[in-house]
Amino acid sequence: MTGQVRDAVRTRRALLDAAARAVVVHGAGVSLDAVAREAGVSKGGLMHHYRSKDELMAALADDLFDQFARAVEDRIDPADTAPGRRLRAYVRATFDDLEKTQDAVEQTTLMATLSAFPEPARRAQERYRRWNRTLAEDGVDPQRILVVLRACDGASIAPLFEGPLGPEELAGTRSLLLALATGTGPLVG
Amino acid sequence: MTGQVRDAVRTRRALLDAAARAVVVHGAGVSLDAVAREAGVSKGGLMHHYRSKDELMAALADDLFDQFARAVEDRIDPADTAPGRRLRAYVRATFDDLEKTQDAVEQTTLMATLSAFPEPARRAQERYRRWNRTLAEDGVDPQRILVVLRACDGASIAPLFEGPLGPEELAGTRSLLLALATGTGPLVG
DNA sequence: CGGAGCGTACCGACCAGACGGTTTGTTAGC
DNA sequence: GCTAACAAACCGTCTGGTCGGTACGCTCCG
Repeated sequence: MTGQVRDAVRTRRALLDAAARAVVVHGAGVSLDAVAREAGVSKGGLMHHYRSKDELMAALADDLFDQFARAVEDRIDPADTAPGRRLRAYVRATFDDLEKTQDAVEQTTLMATLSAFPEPARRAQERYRRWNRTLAEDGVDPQRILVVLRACDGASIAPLFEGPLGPEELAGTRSLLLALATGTGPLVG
Repeated sequence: MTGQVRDAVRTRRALLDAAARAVVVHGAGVSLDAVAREAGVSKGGLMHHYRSKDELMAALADDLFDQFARAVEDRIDPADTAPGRRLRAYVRATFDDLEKTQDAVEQTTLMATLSAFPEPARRAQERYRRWNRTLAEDGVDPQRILVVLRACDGASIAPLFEGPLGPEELAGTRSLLLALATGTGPLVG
């Protein structure tokens, strides 16, 4: 049944979505009350599903990472068998996110804020290391990977400091990074 | 006199340093008490110099930006007259900071945390826009500037998510970015 | 079929402590 | 002696977390 009054899965989903919105608005100082209210749940209900604020934030972080990982997998071109196909998918996923102008700033704010909590920060490290390993097994020159990854990260946080990026700037950087992610040899001067 | 008991300049310096340390340890939730204690000053003393938490954080952010700006200026090679000399100085300043391993993670944590406060966030935007303008007047292809800047930003926040970066990785990325910052033409595939 | 029993989902009042900021008081230096 | 630099006690508010209780929905037995 979909119309159930009690539905743990649905409630948890609502709580995560509400938490995301509330964190963007109120910053790291969000109150659990605010999150619960935003989700249309009592604070007791929230505490039933997430036993502490840290646990809620950790769950939120995991959710975001999962979404991004799925986005990358979705963007692997099946016709593309050349080395670096996963790295290129990573670039596409990054910039597709950035092009949803509204979301971009919020997403970034969200991640930056989350990194202020201990458990989310730890999980972020774990995920990043995993990406490093995964992408390294893709046949591209390590230097290229590094630059492309750093530039992706930089582009991701840029909205936080500079506001939304212009579409032409995004498109330019995107194609440039895709090009960098395509060659196999080292790139020098 | 240097041995004065009352010295506003010295006290403010101590407060900013203490705030930096305290923010790194306690995150965005630092209490003013903690900062004051760390600085060896009473809370009243703190409030005398900075009338609110936001004001303290803004001052801290300004301090960091000023330091970085000075670091860039210091690293402009006087013998280097080719286009992009300031961009290369920017790269050097970024990676010199990153190589002080201890500081790197803390510095990044600090910036990320600060960006959670309204006033510091606004000032960060202002500074970044200024850098964009300044570096654009340096004769390098805009695309190159963008990639190099993004990669610098990315490298700066990487420690936050991945822990300290290895020296060989840093050296590699650094020289690669310096190379990218040297050519004047557009770089394609 | 039905209703008793039970576990999970959820509610809402409550508390202890902490925090930002104010106020009032004290002392150093010009 | 007057002002700026501090100190210290204080206050109202808010927050994370707890707890006792309620309502829903399933299951299993008769």
